[in-house]
Amino acid sequence: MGKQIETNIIHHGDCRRILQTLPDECVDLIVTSPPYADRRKHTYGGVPPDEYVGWFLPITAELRRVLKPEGSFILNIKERVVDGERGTYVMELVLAMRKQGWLWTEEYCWHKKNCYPGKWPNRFRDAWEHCYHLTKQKEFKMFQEAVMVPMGDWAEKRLKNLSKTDLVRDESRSKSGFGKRVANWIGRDLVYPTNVLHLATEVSNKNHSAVFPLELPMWFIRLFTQKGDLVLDPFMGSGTTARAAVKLDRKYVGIELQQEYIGLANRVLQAEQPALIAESKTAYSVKKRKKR
Amino acid sequence: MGKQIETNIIHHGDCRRILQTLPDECVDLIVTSPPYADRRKHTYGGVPPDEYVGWFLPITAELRRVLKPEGSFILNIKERVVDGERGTYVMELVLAMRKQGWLWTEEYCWHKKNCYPGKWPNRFRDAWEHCYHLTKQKEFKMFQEAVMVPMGDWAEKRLKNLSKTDLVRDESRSKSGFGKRVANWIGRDLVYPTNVLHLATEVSNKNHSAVFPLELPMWFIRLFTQKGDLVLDPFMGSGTTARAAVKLDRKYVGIELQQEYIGLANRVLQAEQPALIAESKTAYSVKKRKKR
DNA sequence: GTTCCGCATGAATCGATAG
DNA sequence: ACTATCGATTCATGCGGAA
Repeated sequence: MGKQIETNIIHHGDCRRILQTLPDECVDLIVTSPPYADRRKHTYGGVPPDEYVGWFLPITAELRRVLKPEGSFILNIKERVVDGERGTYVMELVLAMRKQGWLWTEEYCWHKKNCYPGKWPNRFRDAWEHCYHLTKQKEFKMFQEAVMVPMGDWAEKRLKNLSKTDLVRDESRSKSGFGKRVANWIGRDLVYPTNVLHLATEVSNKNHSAVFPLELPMWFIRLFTQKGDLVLDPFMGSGTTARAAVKLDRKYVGIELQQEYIGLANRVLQAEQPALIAESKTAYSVKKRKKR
Repeated sequence: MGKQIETNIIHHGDCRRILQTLPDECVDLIVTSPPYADRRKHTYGGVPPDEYVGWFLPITAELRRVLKPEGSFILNIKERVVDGERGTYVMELVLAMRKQGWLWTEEYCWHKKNCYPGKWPNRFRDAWEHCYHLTKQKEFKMFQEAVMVPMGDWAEKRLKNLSKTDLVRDESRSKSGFGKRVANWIGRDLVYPTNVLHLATEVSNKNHSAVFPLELPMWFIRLFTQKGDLVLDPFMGSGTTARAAVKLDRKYVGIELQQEYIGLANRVLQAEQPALIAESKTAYSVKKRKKR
C-alpha cells in the first residue's frame, strides 16, 4: 500500500511545495479553510480575487493526487465583498475544480451563529459559509450514523413554536447536537442531520484565533473517516483540524507557513494529549517542544 | 414616469412573452423561485441542466429592463443533484447574469427548518437554498429597520422578569398569526438580522405545494419596498408572492403559465382580502372570479 | 458551589481621509 | 483617478470576577 508516511506532524512551509513530498492516495480526508482572497497578506501575500483561482488550482491538483479514491475533501470558504459585490472567485474555483476531475458531491452550509458585528447600508452581517464536499469518485466512505443527533428537544419544539420562530432569529439555546457524543444520547431517538451546520465560532481563546470551531472538522471527520484514518489540512493555522483528529483517534498531517502557528498548535495539542503528541515530530520546530 | 401599468393582476402565459409587454423600469422588487432544472416537466418542458442558463438568460434580461434602477431582484434557487453531483447551472447562471449587467450584491441563505424527508447513502437532507440578491446599481432601496428582530438572549432575560414576561406573552398571542410586526418588539432589544433566514416550509397545501413559505417574500418585500410599491413574480405559481404583497399593502404583478394555478391563487387572494381583490382583474380567467 | 454581570474578541464592511 | 489605511459600526459568545 504505497510507501510509509510520517503522521501526526505539522510540516513547516508552503503547501504548494510540501504537498509534492507526499505519496499518492495516502489521505482519507482533507479538511481545510484556505486564506480567502485578499486575506492573510502577511503570509500568503494577500492573493487578489482575480488571481485566486489561478493560485489555488495547483494546490487542489496536488490534493487530488494525495487523496485516496474513496476519500473526501471538505473546502470551507466564503466570498468576500469586492467593490460592493460578492466576489465570484469561489464559483469560478468550484467550476475549475470540476474540470480538474473533482466531483462536486454536496455543499454543506455552516451557519455561524455568532457572526462578526457591524452595520452597512446595503447588507446585513454575514452569518454563513460554504463547506464544499468534493470527491474523486461517486462512491466514497461515509458513516452517517456517526453524526446522528437526538430528535425532539430541538427539532420538534421548533416546529411547534411557529408563532415565535417564524422570523425570529435562531434559538440561541438550540445546540443542534453538533459535537455531542452519540453515546451521550443512548436511549433517545436519533435522527440524521441535514446539510446545515449550526456552529458558533470560538472567540475567546486569547492564545490563538481559529478560523473554524473545533466542532466543524470533528463533524466531518466523524462523517467521512474511521479510527486510525489520516486527515490532512494544508492550511493548518492554529491546528484546529489536528486537534479534532487527535480527539477522535485519527491521525493527521498538517502544513503551515507560519512558524509561530506551528509552535502554538503543538503546545495546544500536547496540552490536550500529552502522551500521543510526545511521540509526534514537528518539522523545523523541534525546539518549540522543549517548552513543555 | 412611463406609461400606466395594470397592477394586482396575474397574467396567464409564458413570462418570456408577457414580460415584453411591461414598460421599462416599472417594478420595485422582483421575487421569484423559477422552476429548477428538470422540474415542472409538464409546464416548462423540464429544461435540462445544461440548457438551463440559456433558457433563463433572456428572462433575466427582461427582468432587468422592467426593474427600476434602485430596485432589487431576489432569486430563490437551488442546485439539483445531477448524476450524483450538484449541478453547476446556478453558478453559471449567476456568472452569466453579471455579464448581463446585474450586480451580485449579496447571497442570503434560506435555512429550511423542516426540510424534505428522505435518506441517501451519499448525502443528507437538503435544508437550505440560495436567495441571490441582484441589483442594477450599487445604490438601491433598503429598509433595514423593517425586519429587525429581538436580540439573541432576549428571551432569557425576559423570562427572569415576570412582569415583562407577561407583557411579552400577551403581545405574541395577539399577533399570533402572520409576520412579526416590528411594532410588537418596539421598546428595546431589537437588532438587525443576518443574511441567514430561518423559515419553515409550509406543509401540505392540498392543492399545491408552495415553492417557498409566505414569510420568505414578506421578509424581502419589507426589506426592499415601501407601501404602494410594485412587486413582480414572473413564476407566480400558487400566488405566494402576491399574497405577501397584498398583506403588506404593496401591489403585485404575477405571471403564470398554468391556468389552474391562477385560479387557485386568485381564490386564495380573494379569501384573504376580498375587498381588494374584487377590484383586481385576472387576464384570461374572468370566469373564475364568478365563483365567489 | 451557583448565578450574574462586565468585558474582550472576532475570515467584516463601508466611507472618509491620506498619499 | 486610484490605492492604502483607519475609524465607526455592531452583537453572540465565553471567560473571569463579584455577589
